[in-house]
This record gives sequence, structure tokens and C-alpha cells, in this order.
Amino acid sequence: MVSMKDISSACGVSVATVSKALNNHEDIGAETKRRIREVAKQMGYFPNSAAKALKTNRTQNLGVLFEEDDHSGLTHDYFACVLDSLKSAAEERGYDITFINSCRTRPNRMSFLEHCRYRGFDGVIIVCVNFLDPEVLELVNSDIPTVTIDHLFNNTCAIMSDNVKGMHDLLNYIYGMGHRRIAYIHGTESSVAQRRLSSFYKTVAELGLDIPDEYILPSAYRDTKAAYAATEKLLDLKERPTCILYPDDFACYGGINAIRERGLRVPDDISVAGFDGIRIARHLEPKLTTLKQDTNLLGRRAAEKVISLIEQPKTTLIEQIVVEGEVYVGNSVGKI
Amino acid sequence: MVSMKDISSACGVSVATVSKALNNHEDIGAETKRRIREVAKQMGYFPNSAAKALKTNRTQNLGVLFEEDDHSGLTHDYFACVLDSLKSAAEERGYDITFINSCRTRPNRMSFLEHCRYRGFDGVIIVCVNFLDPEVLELVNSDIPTVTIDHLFNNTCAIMSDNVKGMHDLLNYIYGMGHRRIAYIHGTESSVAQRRLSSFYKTVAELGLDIPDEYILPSAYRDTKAAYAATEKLLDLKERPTCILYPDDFACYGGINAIRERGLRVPDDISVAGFDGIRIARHLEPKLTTLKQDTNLLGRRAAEKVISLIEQPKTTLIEQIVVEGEVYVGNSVGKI
DNA sequence: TCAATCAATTTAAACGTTTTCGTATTATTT
DNA sequence: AAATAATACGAAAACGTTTAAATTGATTGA
Repeated sequence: MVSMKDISSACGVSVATVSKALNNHEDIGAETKRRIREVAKQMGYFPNSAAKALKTNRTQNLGVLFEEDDHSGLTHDYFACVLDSLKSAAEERGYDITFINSCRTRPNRMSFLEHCRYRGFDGVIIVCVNFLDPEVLELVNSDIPTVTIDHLFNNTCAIMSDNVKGMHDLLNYIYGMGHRRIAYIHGTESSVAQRRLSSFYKTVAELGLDIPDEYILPSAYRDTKAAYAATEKLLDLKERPTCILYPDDFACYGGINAIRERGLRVPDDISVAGFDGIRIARHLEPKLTTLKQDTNLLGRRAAEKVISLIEQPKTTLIEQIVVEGEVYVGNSVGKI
Repeated sequence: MVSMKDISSACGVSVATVSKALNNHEDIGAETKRRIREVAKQMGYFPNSAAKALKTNRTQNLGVLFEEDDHSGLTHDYFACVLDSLKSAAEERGYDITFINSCRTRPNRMSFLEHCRYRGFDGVIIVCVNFLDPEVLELVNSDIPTVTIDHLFNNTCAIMSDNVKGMHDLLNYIYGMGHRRIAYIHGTESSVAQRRLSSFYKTVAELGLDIPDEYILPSAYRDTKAAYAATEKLLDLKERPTCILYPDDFACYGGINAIRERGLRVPDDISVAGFDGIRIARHLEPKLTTLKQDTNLLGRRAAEKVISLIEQPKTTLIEQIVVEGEVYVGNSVGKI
């Protein structure tokens, strides 16, 4: 590897001059600068990130925290899309992305925070994780610039997909299609689930709908079996709903299976709506009517925010950034 | 950050002794070692990876190269699953994962190889990329231990999903279900596509089938529209196939749409089979009969291989590791 | 003309490790 | 008891940078 020393010898200047020339400092003569840069390029010089990091305490590297346990992180379309966009946005700004989470069963493993310190991440983005995990809290409460996605801590920046407005819009669309008996099979155990559920209640109240309790059923995210079972319950009701909302698109297909199994058609006999807007749903029949979350913007905002926390810590607000989604109109919700 | 110096002061020994104690060198007394380690733990010491890397030229960090252009990398179920498993396997062995590819439009961006040198990756895994890209070649031809997935270079280790056997098994299954008129809408422009196609020809020959030319149609991967169009062509034939193979599961649903649009049912009127085994396909109707590639093993083997190239360069063979998939029997292929 | 200012460059220390080689102490052999 | 070997530890250099402070030489102002 060619180092600054090599360049300095080649140019007959000191290493300091080379460093300053390459970093475009003010106090180096224009001609010297030009010469050094030319030689550097020609010799194929590239900085050594480790040395730079050691000296500056900056790595230009961001840590990303993803849930490992159930492999719902990377392999979940929503989060994968967020990560993809996050990554692009970070790279545009010269930051690389490294995964934080190391498997928990490793002997002598580091905590998330320890791992971050070890690697010297300039900032951290927490994408999808159990937010009650003590290790996550430790990380969030550290002095490392942190941004969370879809979860609100009191001392970090959060990029939030607007689940409240999302549910509101989706419900209004469905209402607009003439539906009055709307059931909601909702996710559980996350603040996102809570927000959607309360937005559901609020919106049906606004719309003056009277939704019976048995129309509201809990079901895990991305669990087609559970959604199937919940759907069956709804179909067994004497007065069955005309439209069913699901925790997410994936689960929605579990519900569709239950519906079809009874010889009912979507959307002719009963309508369904998903949530997320996973891409494959646009290519299947029925094309899911769903709330498409703006994964691209979510990832991008997260990267931008954490980088500005790193680079302008004073002027960057600790705030909650809300990213709106939009109703994607497929053909799973019919007109009544 | 607490450093070795802090520990050395606290213990009244030299930094060298601390380093050796923590790295479990032979020439440090048992009691001293114990004491140093205890103090280190108690002071919350963790090594500084940058300093360590600077000194040892080892980062314990692997670079992963993913295609960016069409975002078919991270957000593609197959590759996401491979990455997920890759990541777990690497982390079990103490290696972290960082993305290599930085966006190509950046001014003054580094080539892949430059990026790897800059970050000092100990090894590289190339997952999904245009293998003809000069930058990829430069990387592959460098002295950095490299493993490719699903592509064979002459000088690197390759982890290959067994597309030949996969196609063979899938065809045999379909044949076993009584199908004789089997069409293949195949992917293009990759060695994977080539291998599958030649395995298709070989297998139909073995089976003594006579497949007319018009049963073989090209179509891009994951392109539902193209698959739809190709399917229509097949359905227009005077003697239509009884089963259609698709480049991948995603595309297969495009084909299913075309079939259903004509009032035909899968698998009663016509059968279809996918390739990949993306998870959602098991939750949809029809459940795709497909060749499920072993993404878990692919990722794991890749991580293991690159790490052994790093840690035992002498004894590690440059070889091709083949990972078999298996026919996943859904209900999209019917009995004839 | 002499000090003062300024621009351009260098010196040297520092970042936190690892590692070679040397030294001091103790144990073993003769 | 002396020589030798083994054991435990330390000194110092090195890795490739950055940066504060010092230095040099030229230019300016009075």
C-alpha cells in the first residue's frame, strides 16, 4: 500500500504537507497542492481508514442495528427496502454501513454499545429491534448519535412512518368505497401496532362508524397462519364485515386464503386491505390495496439525520421526522 | 475510552504486558494475566479496532458486494436471505460485515478494490453483481481473499447453488406428475440462466421428451410483465404446454396472472413451477411448486470459506462449493 | 534598514495498539 | 557455586495518519 510517506518522498516534501494538500488545507501553496495530488493519484494512493480513524476518532462508518432473532430484519421487504435506501443515502455522503448486531450466543460477545465503540461508528441507525432490550437502551442513552426508525425514544431522533395518517387515509379510502362494516386484524406488541390501532379507533369515530368489538382481533405481524385463523373467526360472525384490514401485506394473504377457502371471492364478496406496500403485492391477484409506506424516504431521512447529528451536532434538532405513506389502490377493496 | 495505557497504570505494569495478557500470550504470568483481565473488564475496556487494524493489517471485517443499479440486491428475497445467513455465520466467527459498493455517481469515488483497501477488509464476498464489470474483475484479481456466490471465476472460490441438479430435480418431479409438454420461460444474461437452460435441455433429453422450440422463451428475471407476455404466447399455441417453468418465483406470479386472465385455473388447467423458493410463495395460492435454493447454506458456506481463506491461506483450496436445493412441493403443479 | 507581518512548509507528538528484542529475576543443572 | 536455562516482564519502535506549534523565507511598512 502506498502511503503518504511514499508520496512525500516522491514529491520532496514532508508528510504533513502531503496530508494537508490532500485534505485541501488553506496553508499549502497551489502549485505544491496540485503536484502532490497528481503524484498521489498517479501512485494510486488511497488513505488508510484505520490510521485516519485512530487519529481523528472518525470512521465515516455507520452502524445499523437489525433484529436477528427471528430473522425478520433483512429478509423483511419493508426493512430491506429501508436499509437499501439508507445505504444509498449514506454512501452518497461518504459513509459506509456496517451491521452492529453480533449473534447473542457468542462467548465473550460485546454489547451493542461496546461493539459500536470497538468499531468506532460515528453514528447508529436502529432499524428494527426489540426496543425494550436493555442493550438497545444502553446504546440509545450513550453519546453516540443515534436515529431510530419507527420508534420514539425521548432522547434520540426518530424517523417515523406516519402510521396514524396512514391508517386514517386507508380507512377513509375504504369508507369512500362504501364500506361500513370494517374489521381490523391488528398487529401486537409494538408501538407501531398501538399507533395504528388508536388511529383506527379515532378514524372510525370520525367517520361515525360503529365497529363491534368482535371486529377487532389481534394477530402477529407477518403471520399468515394467525391471520388465517382470525379471518375465519370474522367469517363465522352472523354479520360479517365487508372489509378486513390486516396488520401487513404478508398476513393479508393468509386472510385471503381463508376467504377463498370458503368459496368467497376478493373483492366481490369481501374486501381486504394490507399495510406496507411490499412490492410483490402489486404483481399478485388480487393486487393488494394497502398503505404503501415510503421506505425510500424513511431510509434516506434516517441517513441524513444521523449524518447531520454527526457533522453538525449543535445545530441539529432532536426531533421526530414523520414520513407519510400513501394509499396504494390495488383491486382488493371493492365498491359497495 | 479506556485504553491499555489506563489499564497498565491501574495495574502497575507496562502497556506491552497488558496487550500480551489480553491477547493471551504465553510469556505472561498466570496471576498477572488474571489481574490485568479483571481490571480490564472492570474498567470496561474494549480494544480499539482502528489501532489494532493499523498495527496488524487485520480488520476482522468483511466486505460484501451487492448490486446497486436496479436495487435487485438487498431487496431480493433470495439475496437477502443469503446475506442474512452470511452475516450470522461471519458474526459467529467474530467478523463484521460492511457493504462495499458506493454509489457510482459520486465524484471522486473509489473503485471497489480501492474501497476494500481503504477499509482494509480482510476478505470479500461478492453476492450479486454484474460479473463482467471491470471493477469486479479488478477486485477478483487482487490479492484480497474473495468468494463469489453463483458465479465462477477461474481464480476465486465460488459458492454455487446447484442450478443444474435443481433444474434436473424439478423437471423430474414435474415429469413424475405426468407432464410431457413442458415449457420453459428462462432467464437471460447470466451464467446461472445458462446453466439452468442447458440442464433443462439435458434433462428433457434424458427423459426422452420432445420439446418444441416455441416452448422455450426468454424473459428477464423477476419481471412479471415479461413473464405475463411470454405466458400469453404459450397459451396461444395450438398445442399448449401442460406445465410452464419460470425463471423465478416472482416472475411465475406474472405468468399465473396471464393464465387466470384467460379463465384457466392453476393447476387444474395448466401447471406452473417457479425457481428460488421465496418464502411468501408458500403462503399464497397457489403455493408455488418450485426449486427452493438453500440460501441459508449458501451464505454460511460463503462466510466460512472466505474466513478460512483469510485465516489459513495455505491450506484452503480454491474450489467450487456446490450447494444443493430441493424441490418444494406446493400445489401449482398438478397430476396429469 | 529593521522589525513586523504573512505565506508556505516542517517538526514532532500523538492516536492505541502489537511485537521484537532485551533484561532482570528465578530455577535448574553441573 | 557457577553456569545455564527458563520465566516474566518492559522498552521502544512501528503502523499511517492529523495537527498544533515552530521555522523559514519573503514581503511589507515605517
